[in-house]
Amino acid sequence: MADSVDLELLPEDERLNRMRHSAAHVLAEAMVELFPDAELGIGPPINTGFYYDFRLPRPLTEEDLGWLDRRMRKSVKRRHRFEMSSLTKVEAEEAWAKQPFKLDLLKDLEEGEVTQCTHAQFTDLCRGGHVNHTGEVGPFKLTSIAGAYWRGSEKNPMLTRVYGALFETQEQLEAWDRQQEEAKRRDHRRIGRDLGLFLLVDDVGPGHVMWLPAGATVRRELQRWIEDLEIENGYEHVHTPVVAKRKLYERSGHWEHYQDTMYPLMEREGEEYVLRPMNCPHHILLYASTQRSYRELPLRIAELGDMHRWEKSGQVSGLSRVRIMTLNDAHIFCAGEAMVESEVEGVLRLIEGVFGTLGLKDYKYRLFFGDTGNTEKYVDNPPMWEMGEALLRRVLQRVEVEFYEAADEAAFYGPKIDVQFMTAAGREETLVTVQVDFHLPEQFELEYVDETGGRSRPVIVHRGVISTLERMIAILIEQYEGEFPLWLAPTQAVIVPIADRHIPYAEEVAAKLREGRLRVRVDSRSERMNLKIREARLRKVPYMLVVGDREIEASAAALRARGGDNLGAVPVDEIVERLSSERDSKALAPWVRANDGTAKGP
RNA sequence: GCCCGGGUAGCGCAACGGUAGCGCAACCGAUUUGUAAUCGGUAGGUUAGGGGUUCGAUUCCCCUCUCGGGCUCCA
Repeated sequence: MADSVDLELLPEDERLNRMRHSAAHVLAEAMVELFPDAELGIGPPINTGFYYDFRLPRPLTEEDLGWLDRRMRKSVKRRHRFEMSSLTKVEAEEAWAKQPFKLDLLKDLEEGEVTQCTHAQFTDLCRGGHVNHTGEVGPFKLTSIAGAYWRGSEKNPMLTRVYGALFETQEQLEAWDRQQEEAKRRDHRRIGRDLGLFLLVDDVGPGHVMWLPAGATVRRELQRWIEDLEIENGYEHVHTPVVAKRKLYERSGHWEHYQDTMYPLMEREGEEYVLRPMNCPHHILLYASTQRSYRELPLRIAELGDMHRWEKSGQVSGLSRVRIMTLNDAHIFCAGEAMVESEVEGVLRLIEGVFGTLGLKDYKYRLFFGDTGNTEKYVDNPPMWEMGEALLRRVLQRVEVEFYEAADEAAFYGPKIDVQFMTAAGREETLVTVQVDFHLPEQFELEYVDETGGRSRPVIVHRGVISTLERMIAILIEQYEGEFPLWLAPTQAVIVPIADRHIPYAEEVAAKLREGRLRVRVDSRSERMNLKIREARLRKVPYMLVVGDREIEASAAALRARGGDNLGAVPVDEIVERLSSERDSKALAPWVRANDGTAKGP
């Protein structure tokens, strides 16, 4: 008998991990009963439960999942003890001779002893971390079947992964279930269709977004706002073509590292052109078009530039992963390390301000550096990497944002800071990146005349603030659940005449609101007021203005806010004033929790 | 790109070897209404596309496209 562990005495995450990992063992036990020849991968705990990877003789079906679930519950009832045992590596290799993935794992283990765990009739190679017996695994639910590469590499075979959710209590499991449903309701693809924001049409192609008037309005408002902010922050806007010759990207190095992600070449009159996958080379050519002095630096060149990336078919999705996108891009040409540092700091502060205004909260910073040994993936220039990395870390600390670090994830030309965002579906997405680039200035032999009259090489800071309009809008839709703050709302007010005879007055009111640059619509259909209000609510229109005899009498409109508050009759002039000021303040709807106060809107 | 599962009217769904229905939306008509659904009528489909099996395919098989969940990758 193994020693018993008092689960109650363990820290919560340790206890949960043991429960989840143990459940994975129980799943494997069931699977081996269903498929005696199943080859076992690994079965770790994850933050909502567990999974186990198998190679199976046939695809798994939903019915199999039901069977596995029942079989697991049977095992749970029997309260089989988890017993650890150890054996030498040589013995293990013999024992697991028919399990290629386990052998693969063994290969990486130290010589000497390895451990395995047995419960019921099932034994798994395992380093441990279980509950005492199968009765303690906790409330779980098998959730999905997926494919996953062995050890996460697409060079390896693909295994069948079974996911399960597992929490300490049944209530937590149910709460998680409800959360999943909630996430589906918030999904930007669903809301985008319901609100008529954008369209993805087969004949236009996957990842090619068609913006309907409502969505185009959100885009335009974001665009105007960010461009104004950039002007305030000393950026200059340019506009460059979406096409360049192949040789431009050969020179930049993108061709070598990036060509699989580009749209195919276009050939005309003996020249090869491509749709640009990024804007940097264009901006660099603008920099290089004239002799630059240190007095001009930092030179901040910005453009909401359209880019084209042939994302692999399986990863195109809604607005969050598209093939043609508009990036809020800028390149800051800097003289010397100190300037790079202060510019990066300025960018981070701009990002914090913008995210604060938008009410974004589920994000964190991540510092990525390269692997200087991997010259295939990264530019070979160790001192550059070290300097950039240290610099970015200093800035993150100075701006006092939380961040974590990850190796081997940088851009090929330099280290970067990413802002990672959690989507409604619980997936992590990169929203923004800030990159320090010593490489492209070399490739393009960029120069400026320094204080001494000599020639120096600038450093480029690549940065985004609101990401691509596509991805940002996907996140905003989910964040607001389609209830955009007034300044972004496609239709800001609907005017509801009670009867047909009130339509002319409704039009007058609409005209006054439009004079105040408000986006309004008169619902002049021959329908009941109740229906019109219902539909305006479903379209998430922030304000409804009901007009009838009484309002005409008072030169007013009965104001109703999206939240449901009936604000009574308000003079039309006052309505214009009220809505305009709400719009100009970019106030968040009260139900969108603001950032924790550290990030004030710019 | 890879694994699995889908694709039936604008949306949500049904039928499953005998050439398709329902609800909502749309359109038309009546109604003129005081804060979340007025009533009636009409129209709408090469069942994603192509091929095969069959007397007959939306249904079974194959290919392509496409969507979803994952994996990998990324803004």
